[in-house]
Amino acid sequence: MSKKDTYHHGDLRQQIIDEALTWIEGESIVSLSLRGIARRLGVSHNAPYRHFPDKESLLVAIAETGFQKLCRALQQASKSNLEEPQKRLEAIGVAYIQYAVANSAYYRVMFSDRQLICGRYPELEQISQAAFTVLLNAIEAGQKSQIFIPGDPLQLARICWSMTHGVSMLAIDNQFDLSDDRELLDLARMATSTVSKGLLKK
Amino acid sequence: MSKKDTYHHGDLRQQIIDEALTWIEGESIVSLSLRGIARRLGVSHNAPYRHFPDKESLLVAIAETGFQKLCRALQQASKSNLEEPQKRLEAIGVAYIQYAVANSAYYRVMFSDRQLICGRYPELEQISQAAFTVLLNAIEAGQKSQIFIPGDPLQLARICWSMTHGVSMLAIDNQFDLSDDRELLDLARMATSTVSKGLLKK
DNA sequence: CTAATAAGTTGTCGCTGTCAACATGCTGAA
DNA sequence: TTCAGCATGTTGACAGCGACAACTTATTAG
Repeated sequence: MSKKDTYHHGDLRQQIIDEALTWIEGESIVSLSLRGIARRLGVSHNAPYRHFPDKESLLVAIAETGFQKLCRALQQASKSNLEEPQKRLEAIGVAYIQYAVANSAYYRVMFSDRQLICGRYPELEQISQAAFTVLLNAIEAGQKSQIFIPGDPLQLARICWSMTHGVSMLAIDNQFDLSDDRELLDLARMATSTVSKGLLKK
Repeated sequence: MSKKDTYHHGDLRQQIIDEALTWIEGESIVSLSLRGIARRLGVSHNAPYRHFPDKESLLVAIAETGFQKLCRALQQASKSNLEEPQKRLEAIGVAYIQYAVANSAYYRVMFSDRQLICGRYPELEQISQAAFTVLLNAIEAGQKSQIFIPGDPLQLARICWSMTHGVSMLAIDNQFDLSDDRELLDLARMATSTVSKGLLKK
């Protein structure tokens, strides 16, 4: 719809982001190029630089949005089963995996070159920390209810995060030969319940 | 197969691989370049093409070796506690994570662009499948001993793999703020035991 | 000894990210 | 209304990259 009918574009910034996500979904993140995006959008090869200082900044912007959306999804899931910590934790885990799979381009950007980005983008760290905190809170609630095993809740949350991240990444990379979404949902449920069961007292 | 003979340079092929791993460890996998490797090794920019048809082939060769080494590490761990399926499974999990962290450059290559490589390198798929089979066998043994819950062992193995992969990747990317290797070992042990506990019957 | 061949080099191409300089159109203050 | 300033888009350039072709050199087989 909004190709460039005028010299000034209007929402080129958002279109660049959308096109990047489409690219990553269809091709790959390594083949993503600013010039390619510009070409697809019918603008000059340097137009993106009016909206992002460099390629990395575009990816960081995408990652930030991705974490915001993930954070909201987890918070939503975290509201359910407030009185049943185990079910609550499982709901968060399933929501995490479902988000990752349904937004694979976002998720890929969020966790690509994570060790490089480290430290240089405080806002990105803050929002990703916020997402993690949803998980941490659910763990602490379960410990307070004497349902989960005692111990450093941070460590337990890392374990939950590892499971959901592992399932998500391997699923996105097609490492499980799953036929349909139903099978993936089964896996997500089983994975999260396995961890939550392992965290139960006794 | 392997031309280890000293024609001109010595064993340039192996040196390229070693330099690539050093590069990935020190810099990143995205910044890796064949020309950069050649420069570091003091050869012309096209010398690597006498040993690898393209950049991807170098990465595939590294990934293959990485999976072979991982496979051996897992098989070694799998030999322990043959009569105690739970401990055996935990030993495999810990060995997996320790391998990934101790060989982070290998591990990164093994799981970068995994969805792209898909199908085009049968040997790579075969060896990665072999590594997974070690895990699968341990699960099936535990089910046969009536210790693990019944159900599709493939699905249970995927869950174990997801956990170890998640811990490994997040650890490599410095997502846990761990002070020392001791703390990582704690996390690895706790993560694998959480899963194995979740797989126990009753 | 010599010819074939494996291994390394040089040159080139198109692509990329990024910088600098320039062009254009929107907007707010006069 | 006008017009200056600024945000936005364009053109041109440069170095680095992967990859191909053509050439050179060293090693080994016969």
